[in-house]
Amino acid sequence: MVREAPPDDRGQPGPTIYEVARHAGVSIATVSRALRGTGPVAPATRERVMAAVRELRFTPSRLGVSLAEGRHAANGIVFPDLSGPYFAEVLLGYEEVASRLGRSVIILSRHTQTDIDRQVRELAGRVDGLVVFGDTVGDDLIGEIVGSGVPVVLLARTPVVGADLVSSENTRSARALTEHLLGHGHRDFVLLGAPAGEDDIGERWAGVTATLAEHRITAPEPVACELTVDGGLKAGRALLRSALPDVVACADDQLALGVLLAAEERGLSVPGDLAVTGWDDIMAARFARPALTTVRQPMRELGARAALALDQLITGERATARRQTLATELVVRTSCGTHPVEEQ
Amino acid sequence: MVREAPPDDRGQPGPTIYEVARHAGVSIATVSRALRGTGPVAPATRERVMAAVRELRFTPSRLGVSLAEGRHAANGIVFPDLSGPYFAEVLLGYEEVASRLGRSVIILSRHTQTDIDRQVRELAGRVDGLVVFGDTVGDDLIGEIVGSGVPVVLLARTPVVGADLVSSENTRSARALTEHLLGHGHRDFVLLGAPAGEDDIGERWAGVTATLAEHRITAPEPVACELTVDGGLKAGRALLRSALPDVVACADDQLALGVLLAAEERGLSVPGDLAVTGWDDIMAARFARPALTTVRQPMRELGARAALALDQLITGERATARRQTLATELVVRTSCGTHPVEEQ
DNA sequence: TTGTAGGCGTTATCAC
DNA sequence: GTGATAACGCCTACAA
Repeated sequence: MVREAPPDDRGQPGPTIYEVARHAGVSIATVSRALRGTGPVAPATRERVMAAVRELRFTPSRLGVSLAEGRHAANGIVFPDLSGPYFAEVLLGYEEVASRLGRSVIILSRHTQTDIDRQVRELAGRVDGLVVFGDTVGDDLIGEIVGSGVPVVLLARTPVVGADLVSSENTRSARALTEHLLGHGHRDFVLLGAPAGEDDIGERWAGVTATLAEHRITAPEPVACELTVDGGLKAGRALLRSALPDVVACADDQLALGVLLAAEERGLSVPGDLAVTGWDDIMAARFARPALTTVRQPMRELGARAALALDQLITGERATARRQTLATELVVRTSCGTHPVEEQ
Repeated sequence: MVREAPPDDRGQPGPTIYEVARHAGVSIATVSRALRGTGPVAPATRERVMAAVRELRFTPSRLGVSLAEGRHAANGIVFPDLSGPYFAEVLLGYEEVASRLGRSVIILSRHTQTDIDRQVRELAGRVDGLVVFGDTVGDDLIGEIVGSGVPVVLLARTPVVGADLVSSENTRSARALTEHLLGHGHRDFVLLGAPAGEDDIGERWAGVTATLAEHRITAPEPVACELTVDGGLKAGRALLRSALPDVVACADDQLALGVLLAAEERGLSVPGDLAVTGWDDIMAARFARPALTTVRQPMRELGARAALALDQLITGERATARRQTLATELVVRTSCGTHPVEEQ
């Protein structure tokens, strides 16, 4: 796995601070001071240094700087595989804030079940802090990383002591969604997409189940399936083969889109023959026909908050872990049922 | 911008190799050998070392390793701001391969026009190689980076000497798309989304223009607009206010989606009143109604190829820059016009 | 105002 | 088989 550098490669491509110093006829200490603005440097000297820097196109090696400063100026983020629009948006929100705070972002997507722990440990060793997104890393490893002194922010995941948590509200939105569906007269629910681990999908189903219970309806067990369009399509085919439910509530929009496809295949009308709902409000949800009723998550904001929280932990601005929950919003479109006003 | 580490932070959170050595009663050299499997270590010694490593939860500092090895084991990728599904997919394809090759991925999104050069230089100093995506970094800076010995792979961009190039085929697909639209009887084209710089959108319009010319039709100047759904919506509103064109060919799917929205606002039927086409084949293109006719780019494959090419350059497996073009595919759906078979 | 020297955490080359 | 020790590139007291 370790690749060799080409024979003539010295590792540091550009010039080093020593060459700049020699070029400017000063010591490396002076070069460093001139460049960072720390300590006094005579104007004339500074100018000579800057000239040498320009001429040599010198950029300090991040390795040297980090080693000396004792910080990486980089954060990591690990997120699930098969990452669709939802993860991408969160990632972008995260990167924007992190880079504004002067921190590079190292990403790690979980592809293999087996290797992820090693990769995450590796990653933890090259960053000042880590964001763990969803159900990617086990509690014990997270505890270990926190214990080793690397701040961790959890994103859309069950809490772990010592780590910050940023998530979006699930239960209340699930209740709102359920009430809305009940208002359409739907009684027979299918819950598609079982929580793989302990992530926040469980909270959604709990909210749905509780609300149904209040209406004396027993919610079914969630049906497990892969959280992709294809997963939804396959599950939808299986589901729609037998007696139709009133509504297929999906764990996310991609699933719902897949179910829409399955319904179309069978010549079923949505919402005429059955209702379908998603979660997240990804771009395709808005453009699908019927447009998906879903719950909007503040995706970029989730990422931004995580970056902010991590920064506080790293700088020591805040010492104790905190949990924050972002509001979500029920977005009623057409896939959930025909609305009274449009009924005749 | 530089944040201070908390007072008690030594930079390296975990234990160092010295503590492991002391713990195991050996020298650091032995610890290193035992850990990396380089050089001989007596079985008993190795076991003592491993025990100490486990007990102390030692992970070698990436900084130390990199400094000694003369490599970062990390690659960078810089991509445009406002990055939608297209960029996200490419990024994911890139990360997957890079991480399989044992390289971390550092991302940098271009938010500000002004600061990007400094950020890219910074980034170039902490990676073994760099991918530059689209129209984010100027030719001169790319040349400078290449000149400084950091391999660069360009993605969907005009070539630069010394840098690899991975892009997807534009001209031929543009011709195919145009021929198809002409086949529908469309003659009056609008080209929406002007190339911001010299990226590959220009190639697409060139293909369209050339094909139209062959049919003795003069193509209009491309209309500039922001490459987002919102940009398409606004441009679409302005466009559809006056006389309707036969077709609005858009530089990407997000734009086309926006135009669809604008048409809907004005009560216009697509493809009845006008045709609309996109480019990329993002998820929403498939689900939109009418479903978007577009050109599919192998997004994940683009990223994967870039990662592979960069690896070859870094390892020295290949010394000279190379250009590769990936095939695209015209995806005919319903937004381009009513098809003969469905006509009656 | 400037320079010297020690340290950051590894790896790898030598002797032993 | 094992242990000193010199890199690697930079920062920063401390001296001068």
